[in-house]
Amino acid sequence: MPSAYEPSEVEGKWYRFWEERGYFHDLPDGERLPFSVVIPPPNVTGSLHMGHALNNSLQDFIVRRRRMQGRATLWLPGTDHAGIATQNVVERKLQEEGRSRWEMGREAFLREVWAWKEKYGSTIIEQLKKLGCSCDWSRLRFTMDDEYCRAVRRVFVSLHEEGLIYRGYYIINWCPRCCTALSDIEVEHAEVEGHLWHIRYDLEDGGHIEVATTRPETMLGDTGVAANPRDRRYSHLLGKRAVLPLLGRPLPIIADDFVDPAFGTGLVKVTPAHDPNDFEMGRRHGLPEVNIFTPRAVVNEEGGPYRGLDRYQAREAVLRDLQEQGRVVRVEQHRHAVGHCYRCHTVIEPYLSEQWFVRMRPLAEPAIRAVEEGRIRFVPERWSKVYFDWMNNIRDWCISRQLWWGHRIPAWYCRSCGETLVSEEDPEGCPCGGELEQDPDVLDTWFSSGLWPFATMGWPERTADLDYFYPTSVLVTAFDIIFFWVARMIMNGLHFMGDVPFREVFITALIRDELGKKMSKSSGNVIDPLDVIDEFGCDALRFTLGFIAVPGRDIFLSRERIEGSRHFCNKIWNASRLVLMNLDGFAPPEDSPREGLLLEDRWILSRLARLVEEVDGDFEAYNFSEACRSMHDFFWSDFCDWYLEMAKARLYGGDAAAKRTAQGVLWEVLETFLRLAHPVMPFITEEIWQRLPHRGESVMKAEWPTPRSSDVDEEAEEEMARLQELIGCARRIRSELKVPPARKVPVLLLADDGRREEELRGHLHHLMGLARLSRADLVSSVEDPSAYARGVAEGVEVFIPLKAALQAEGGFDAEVSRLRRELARLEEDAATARAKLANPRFLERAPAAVVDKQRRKLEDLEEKAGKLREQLALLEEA
RNA sequence: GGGCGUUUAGCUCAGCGGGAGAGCGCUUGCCUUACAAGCAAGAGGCCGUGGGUUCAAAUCCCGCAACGCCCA
Repeated sequence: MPSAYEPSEVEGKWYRFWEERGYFHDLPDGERLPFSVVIPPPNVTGSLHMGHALNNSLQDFIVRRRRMQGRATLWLPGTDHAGIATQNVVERKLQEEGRSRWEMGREAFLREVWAWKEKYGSTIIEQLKKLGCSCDWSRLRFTMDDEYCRAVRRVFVSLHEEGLIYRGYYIINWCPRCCTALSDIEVEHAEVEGHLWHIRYDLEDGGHIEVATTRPETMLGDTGVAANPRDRRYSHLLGKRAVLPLLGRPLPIIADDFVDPAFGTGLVKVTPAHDPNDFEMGRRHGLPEVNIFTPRAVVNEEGGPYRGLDRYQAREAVLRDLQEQGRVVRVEQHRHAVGHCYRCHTVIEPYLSEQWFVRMRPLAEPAIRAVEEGRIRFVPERWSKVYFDWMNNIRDWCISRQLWWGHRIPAWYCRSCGETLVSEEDPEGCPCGGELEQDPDVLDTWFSSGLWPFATMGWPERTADLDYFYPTSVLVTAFDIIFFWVARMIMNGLHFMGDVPFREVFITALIRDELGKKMSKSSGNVIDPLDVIDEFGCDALRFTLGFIAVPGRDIFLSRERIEGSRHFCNKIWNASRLVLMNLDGFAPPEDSPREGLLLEDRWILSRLARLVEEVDGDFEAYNFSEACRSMHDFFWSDFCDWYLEMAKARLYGGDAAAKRTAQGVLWEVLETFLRLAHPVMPFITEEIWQRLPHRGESVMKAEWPTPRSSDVDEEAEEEMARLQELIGCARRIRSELKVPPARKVPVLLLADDGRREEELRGHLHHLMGLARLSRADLVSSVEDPSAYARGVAEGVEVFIPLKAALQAEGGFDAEVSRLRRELARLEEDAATARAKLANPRFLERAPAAVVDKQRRKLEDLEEKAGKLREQLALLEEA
């Protein structure tokens, strides 16, 4: 067995082992409780980033534990066709080849995308395997599988029949680069420094007015001017008409509550086709809707002389001409929020066009209630507030996209009679006999991913999987898709399945880099999980992610941190090596005997029982950080630093029975720890578990540990704490007097009373071993204390002869200053305790146990301080 | 403008009513037959700020500040 853990040599091997044996696959089983999770489907063109790594590691922690607990477990994997993102990727590739989708046409382009999907679509799946994910790959789904498409159509048709889907001309968010509509939440708002231009419009019958605007170019589409009806300044103008500069179009002056009298001049130009608020106003007042832009945001024929300019050139030209006419009265700096496409970051254009919409209110109400009533629980809880805020202010959802890649809208228009047909099956022709043409648009990707928890299990068929595994147990995702995805799955689940899609939503942290920035390719700060796996090993990555994943807080990731986890893996490896090297002739017993146990055995078993209890509770509460912390501390400090060191005496000693006992405890603690750590660190635990004597095929199929509460042993823990303090005391003297570790020194121990002396008798061999002593003698008095370095522990004094300890001249002074520092520390603590006990209200009101504890603490501190003071006096005399 | 989060050791973060913790970094001494990816010891904190509740506050409540995020 090599002396360093080599992840690359074990990871692939065990993953294949698990997969080949079908461990990831479970069927509905009436004898067992189900546990199911659907993966948040990554984009089919994507590759694994740290966010995926975190999210999927956490799911794997959850799923592996449940499987070990004996649940019939389903972790259903899959990918999302990701309309805009995928189409953009393929279009970019075509562009590089000097081709375009427009010249090749829809059919050919879609063939191209499918080819791309076949080629690269499994990349991220393979990467999830590298991460150790125990998904049931036999159930891999894709949002454009035939069965899935049927589910999408069923939902569209049925919402349409219910009147919840409609089509109409409205102002929507338009990305002029992607050339498609977007929903409101696909627009990202960013504050930008802009200008507010005050522009003079003439009135038809003489005089003029001033309007303020941040987008002067849109005036080409103005069809009115508005003031607030309560604004006296302008009441005399209502009903009159202004004249649009540059184009000469007459503009009625209207009154509308929407206008804020305090903004700008209190008069606004109304551009119904290019501003959502103006659109509403325009509809209220019956104003014409003049669209001045082509889909690429270039001025069209409505813009007269400005035709052919893009929106920014048009702004320059319009301002220049207005200035020439002396119409730009004033320019102010003005900060305002501008919408950007969440896929390509192009500035969004509010754009009037005919689109399909979902009426959300009726779907939202049951979904709000499901969370209110606790049928779905958000973890951490505060995310439910984010959910409620959005759901309570929900607006209709624009679902049509002017793309080719996606679920084509199942609506057909008759060329003869103009009738619209919406149908699950492709219709043969219009009942009127006319020729049908299918709507060219596709559905928003989120429309289809919103069906994920049940469409992946075979809906609308009534399948055994749906019966057994739906609703799923928990959804693990990041907060940024609560609106996009989580909310919509809840609405769809309730509407189409009659039940929630999942019982809990665990919202994970967002990963940031060392500087706190969101990791992104453009800022070049990404840590690639696959690089990390190659360099440090998969388990090191997973442990790090678990360790830093505190619920409800963004997390920072650095290579140093992952390196620390690799060290932990190596520690586990080497401790196991020590155990394995000393397990000769040992076979695991049927039960766990509790005979012939020494203090250290009782202690480590007690600590183990507590660990199991804690870790299980932390898993239950999704508190993986705490679980990892506990496992780390237990293994490194308790098991390696203390237990293994103490067990060596029996392993290397000649007493066969004693060795047998130590082997039993070593095996039990290590084997239990491996099972406990397996969900987080699947590979190293399997590798070691297989080398260890074991029963069963795989640690993955072994039983999840349950705490043996009878092992909790307060007495052993207290006695062990005293022994640890004593060893620490002796080590501190050695270290501060600069005694080299190789030099063994003798020690005298002076116990406070017979009972403590008796206890110490059993500790001597550990003290000698762990503090590197040549001998340790219990004495009833010390003749010349000034010849010793002196330390105090609970109930015992430690004397190390100065002549044995000191090697240099300055050693004596070192001892004096060591004592002074020690004494100062004790006195400080004693003062705190004394102050508390001097407070009558503390004695009166604090629980007796707390008061008592303070008393004992003070006594202990005073006693220790007294001894040190005495020693200091002796040394200073000498 | 509304809401949420964060503020603890040099750095990154736990702890969230009764003795200030970890990892990394730093100092000192060590290849002590599992591990130098290691061992032992140490230095280093008015727990952002001002009030309040309490016998007791890093921890609970209110205000303020700085930073970050979401929504409009």
